[in-house]
Amino acid sequence: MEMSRFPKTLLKPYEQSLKALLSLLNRYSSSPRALLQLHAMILKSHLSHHPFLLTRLAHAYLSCNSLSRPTRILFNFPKRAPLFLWNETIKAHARNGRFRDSIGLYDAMLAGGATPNEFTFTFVFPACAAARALSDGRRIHEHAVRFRCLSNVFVATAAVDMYGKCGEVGLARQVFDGMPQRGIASYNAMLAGYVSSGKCEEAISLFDQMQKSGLQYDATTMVSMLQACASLGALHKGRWVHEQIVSSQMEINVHLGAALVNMYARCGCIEESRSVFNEMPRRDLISWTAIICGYGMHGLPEDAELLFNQMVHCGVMPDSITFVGVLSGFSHKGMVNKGREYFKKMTDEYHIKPTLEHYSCMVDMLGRAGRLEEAEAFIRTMLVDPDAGVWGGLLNACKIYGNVKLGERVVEEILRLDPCNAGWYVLMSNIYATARLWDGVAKMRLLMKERKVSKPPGWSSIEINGQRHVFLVFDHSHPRSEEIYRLLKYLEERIRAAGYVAETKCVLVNLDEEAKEDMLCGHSERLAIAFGILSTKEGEVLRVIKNLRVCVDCHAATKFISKIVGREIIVRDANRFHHFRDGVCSCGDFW
DNA sequence: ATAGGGTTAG
Repeated sequence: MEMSRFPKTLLKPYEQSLKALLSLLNRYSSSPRALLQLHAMILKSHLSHHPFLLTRLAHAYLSCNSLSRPTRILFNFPKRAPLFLWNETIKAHARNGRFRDSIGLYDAMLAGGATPNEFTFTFVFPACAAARALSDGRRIHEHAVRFRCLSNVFVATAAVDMYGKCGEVGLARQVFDGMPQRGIASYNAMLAGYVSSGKCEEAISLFDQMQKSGLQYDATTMVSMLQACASLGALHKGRWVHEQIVSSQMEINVHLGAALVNMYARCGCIEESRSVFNEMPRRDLISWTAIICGYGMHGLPEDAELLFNQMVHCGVMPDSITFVGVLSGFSHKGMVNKGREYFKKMTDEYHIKPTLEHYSCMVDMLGRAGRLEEAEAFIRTMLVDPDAGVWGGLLNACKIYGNVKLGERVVEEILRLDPCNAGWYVLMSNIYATARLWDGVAKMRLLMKERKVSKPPGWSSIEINGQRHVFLVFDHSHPRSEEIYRLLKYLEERIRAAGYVAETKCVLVNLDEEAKEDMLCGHSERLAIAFGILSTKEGEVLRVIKNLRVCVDCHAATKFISKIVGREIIVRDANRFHHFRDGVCSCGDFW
């Protein structure tokens, strides 16, 4: 190799001219070993303080992701180091995951009296974004304004991205709106920000604006759009996005493929999700994980397991998230032995350290199978401290099996860890209410009042002709509200005649039975289902999205409704999918 | 003589 002859060449004195050293730097800039030798050579030569040569040397180190030597060169620079070198050092630290150091270098640069330029900000903002360093980001944003750099598209886009990643979509939007011009990347940064903070409707309307502005979209844009549709359960829009991707002849890369698989699965169409997966030109870990999680969500763990084995057979190694998909699938169907088998496989065979999510799945699985002591024992074996989510699985099991005593012990644990989440208070209330312990219900309600936590409003949505309709509990705001309640009343009579009995223990307050039954009828998913029946043709599938878990009574009622009206009703709740058809649910009443 | 934003997916 040429590399081995390198030291000899260097030793020749005539090579030590600036021109020769520069050309050597050029030639060996990607070989860290050669750089070290060149570095030693330069230090011994009469050019040891030559600014340009030092800059090139440091830059060569940086492009090999070597950080400490160039940083030393930077700090020991004869007189003031060039802005270029500061910028490149800031960039290299950010690229190598040293975000705090990157920000520190920026500050050191300012402290040394240098003036940052547009390049500086395009390197330091991503560091703030990755470190989720909002206060640094805000401070540096002010600098960008002061140094008149924010009018630059690159700088402003990086600032939008930074605010978006820090969860400050409002600030991101302010920067976005103040931009003199925007590129595709500017829109993409803003869209990703909206999607990651759950503001998916804003993302969709921004996309419409992007279309109007005449700007083309790219694959990144479409991935964000698909995520937005997945999260909203907006199947119609998701299909439209898919069509745009196809008709614009965009290549379905692994990112788009996984996003499509996920969108169809999360919109209730597991078969379409599967056909996208089957037709993908290339599959990676994330594509496999997407479809495995899809089957898990839909309560089809056997298919998930089959795919898991196919994936391994194809030489793709599963990761932590793949196992979350598999385990949650088993948990949804109460397949305790399989769950245990895969938990063991994960740790022993794949050496993946279980995370809180895996523990939650296992506790949930054991708990819902009625093995409450085992679930608690399992929590005690955990290598990490359980969080509220893990204990929550056990609390939920206490609700299902009416175990007030254990519930009280567990909720104490939970509220110590997560006192602001109203869900736990409600769940414990539910346990008390089921046992008709109204004092307990009152106690939980008082606690909530004292701590000023409020229950997140339950909502359900349904898409009709591409339009999303959202219903809250006892919602009367819909223009067809009257018809909806009339239909519900009618359905109520019909399902009663078919054998439905209201599960009034779902109602958390102490009322007489009739009042409780009325309360159940106003649950948001019933309103959405009724509206769906009113607004679609006979035989059409209804797809409902809910933010909370479906309650026992609505679950029972929906089974009857599916039979009476001859409709397939697919409900996505906070946890999983329920497919109601001809009086039965795919979950087999186990959820 | 040197340098740039959005990597988005499970």
